[in-house]
Amino acid sequence: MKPSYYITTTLPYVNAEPHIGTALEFVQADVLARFHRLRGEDVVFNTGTDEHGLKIWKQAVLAGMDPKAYCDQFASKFHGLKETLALSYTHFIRTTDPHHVTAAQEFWKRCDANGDIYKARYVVKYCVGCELEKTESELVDGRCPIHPSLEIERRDEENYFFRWSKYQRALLTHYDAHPDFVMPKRRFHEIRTFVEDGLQDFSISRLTDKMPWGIPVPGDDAHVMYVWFDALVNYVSTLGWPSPGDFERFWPGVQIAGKDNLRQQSAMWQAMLASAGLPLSKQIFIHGFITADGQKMSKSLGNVVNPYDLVARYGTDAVRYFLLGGIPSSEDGDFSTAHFEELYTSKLVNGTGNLAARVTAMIEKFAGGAVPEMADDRFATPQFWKTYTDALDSYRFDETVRALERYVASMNQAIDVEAPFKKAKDGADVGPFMAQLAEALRHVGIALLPLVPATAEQILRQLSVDPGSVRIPEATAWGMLPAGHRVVKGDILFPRLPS
RNA sequence: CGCGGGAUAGAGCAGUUGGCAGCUCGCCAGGCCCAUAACCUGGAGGUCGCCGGUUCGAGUCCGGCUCCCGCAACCA
Repeated sequence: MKPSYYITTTLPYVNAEPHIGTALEFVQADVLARFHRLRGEDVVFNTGTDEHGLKIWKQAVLAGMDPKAYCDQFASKFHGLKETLALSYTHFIRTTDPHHVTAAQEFWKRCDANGDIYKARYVVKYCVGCELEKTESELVDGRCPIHPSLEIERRDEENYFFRWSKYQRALLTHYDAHPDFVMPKRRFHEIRTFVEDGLQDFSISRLTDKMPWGIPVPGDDAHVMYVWFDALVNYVSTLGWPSPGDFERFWPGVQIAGKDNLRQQSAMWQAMLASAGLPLSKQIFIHGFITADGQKMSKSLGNVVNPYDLVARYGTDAVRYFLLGGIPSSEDGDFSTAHFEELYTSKLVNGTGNLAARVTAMIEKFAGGAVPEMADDRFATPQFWKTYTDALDSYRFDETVRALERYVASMNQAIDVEAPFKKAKDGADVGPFMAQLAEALRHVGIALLPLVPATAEQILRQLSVDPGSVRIPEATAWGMLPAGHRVVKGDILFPRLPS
């Protein structure tokens, strides 16, 4: 049986337009999914939408819509990213899916059976003007910023709580036994310190008569689950849990999440798994945020970067390339049109795109459009693959891209040193060098497959290589391109931007 | 003493275990003419936020300080 690999994104809350940060997480996950498929693994790649909770319910009521119907319009918006960003996810779960609902209830029952759920009084701060609960962080000087003339009321209600505190020791033990549990390292230290400082049980239900849009708590119709509890369960419900099958085959899996999700994913969810008697996640990768022109993206500033707009303007692969190579993979990064266009022109138009045209054109001109007899590797190709693979295995997508850029640069350099266009005029044999270039371009094409799949396939087809037949590591050996393979100069890969 | 991040060439950034300060863009000067006016070579440009310490040697380690930015758990 093939090895299995499971990667999942967090589920974006459906009540928002997809923005470039969502796209970053999706693309990073997609690269891993594609890379592991190339390695011959059976891959489950999960994403979806988180659809319960107060905000959705409130907005649906305002729009005079049924909450589910309201979610439907948004869910399709996120689903549309699949084509726009060339995502290869295999599972798209919505937390309103019937199976997820029953799975979340089963999960609750297991935690309850383990003695980890109890009822307690829960004090909320409530703004009568908004008719909404408010958190401390939403208040300004203890007052609702929207209704500053009204006093915030304190309201008591009975809620269910999850015994998070009970798992402090278990979490720390697990962290210590798995020093790569959370990547990068500094996030791991951050969560470890947080757990070490002590955990407070958290509320996991809401009163149905105040907010009915949630999964009913098993055996108590007066409550629905707090959206966090329900949403986290998606990582296993999507695999069919509690049925064994795919769950046993693919869980535990790799999770990818933003820095705002560090606690929920690597401490809350892990304690929940332990409580339900399930294995903890395999690894969690935390990425940063993308700012726009140096500022945090927000609706009020009007600087939200929409991935659909970017793709419409620059193309899918250009956007993917920027997300992977244009910003630090695990730190905050900045988006600006100038930065994006600089990268596009210097690396895609002048770099990879031009190189592919250069090499294929030369082989047509100087080698009759066919690969000559193969010659030795002059590009340190094995070292390139090692850097490339190590970088991907440690979620350094930016380093992966840089390795590729260096490889491309070394090819341009070699062309200049070798000057085959001169030698050909002098009647010298440039065949061996043409073979080296064709072969090196094949490696570029393969390495691009997980990153910018459409471009990669175009390059490989120009070399008459079937992209579907590529397997790693077999295909990374030097000299796999057979002599006589037809080479055709194709269309321009990346058109120059209008100046 | 709430948690975390940042401060490196004009701009944007890399610098893994301490060992001659790098990359991209831009600028200047050459080369080449196969390629998407692309490519290659060389050059100018930095007291690596400030102060002190460890060391033969610190952007990198330790202590202190200044400034900027996120987050602060029941914001989904």
